[in-house]
Amino acid sequence: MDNEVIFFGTHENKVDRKGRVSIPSLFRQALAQESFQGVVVYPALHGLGLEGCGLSHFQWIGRHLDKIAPFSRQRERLTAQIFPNARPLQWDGTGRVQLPADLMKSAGIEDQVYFCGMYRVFRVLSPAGHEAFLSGNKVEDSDTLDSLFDSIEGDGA
Amino acid sequence: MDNEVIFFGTHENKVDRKGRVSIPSLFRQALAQESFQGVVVYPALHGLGLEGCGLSHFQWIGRHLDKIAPFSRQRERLTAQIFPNARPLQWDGTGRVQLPADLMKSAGIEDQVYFCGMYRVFRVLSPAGHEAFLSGNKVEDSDTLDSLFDSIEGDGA
DNA sequence: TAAATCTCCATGATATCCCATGTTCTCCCA
DNA sequence: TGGGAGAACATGGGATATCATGGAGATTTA
Repeated sequence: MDNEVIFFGTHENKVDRKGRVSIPSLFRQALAQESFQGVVVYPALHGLGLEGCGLSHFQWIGRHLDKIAPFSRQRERLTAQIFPNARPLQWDGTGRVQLPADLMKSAGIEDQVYFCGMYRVFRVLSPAGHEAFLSGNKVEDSDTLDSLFDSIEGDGA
Repeated sequence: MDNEVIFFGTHENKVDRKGRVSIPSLFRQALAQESFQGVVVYPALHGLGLEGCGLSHFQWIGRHLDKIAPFSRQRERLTAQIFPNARPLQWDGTGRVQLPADLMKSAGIEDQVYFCGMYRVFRVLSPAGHEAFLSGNKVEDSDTLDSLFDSIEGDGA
């Protein structure tokens, strides 16, 4: 699979007074072969800023929900966590999207954002959120780091 | 499947004195390729406001009922919960539907509604209902959130 | 005939498109 | 290796289209 979507790097961009932001060119390239030329953005579940991904990855999340009984309370709660605050944002000819005001507010974003590539998704953070994100995920001692990496299974083959 | 119907976001709209509401443009776009240009609306099963979806998803709900024995009490009760109060509402040239008075009354809707995208369906709520919806689905600690997600099976691949 | 419904048009707010600019990066050739 | 031309990118602003909403008039229903 060589056309797999992966987000790399950290990119600092400006939000103009209309609420527009350029999606980093690298991210757009990663999403080039998606049918929907844009990103899906939603408040990050672990509480810092926004998270974004391509539509197909978002649909993959949805297919997990499809495994839950249609009218169950559990399904409703999970769905309510994500969808009412998620928005598909199509970029324009210059690669910009319009950030919805409510999402900007919930993430404390004003005129500057950091895009952090996070494999299949990316974070959209205010400068303060970016700081907190970095320190919150910092691993102090190398033993903890080792145990984190040990939790990943090998290929087995 | 890239043209799958998914409802995103929360949209606040007004109900005019004739009982007309604009279906949010995003929702209409999601339903663009459906043969019936409108929505099916019925009282939400978990008791808050109304729920709506495209006709094809409503038919999919019906197919779930088909799995239940034809003359069973269970089938009758479930069917009675949904169909007698469900209405297909076709939108007009400006994207508005007429909300039936009885449905409005049952949901406590007067002159303002919130449309909450909920993946394959959406909620239609009064301001008070929206508040209750938010607090009722709020997940306080991230451990609970994790356990909700953990209950979904992974891909296995 | 009265009430309800539908169709059509007008309007303000908002989002989208389009073009212009400066900066950075890349590439090519001396 | 260095420098210059050209492309790609992020960004700004004005023009244009879209959307939600209100109301008038026509059509239907009871």
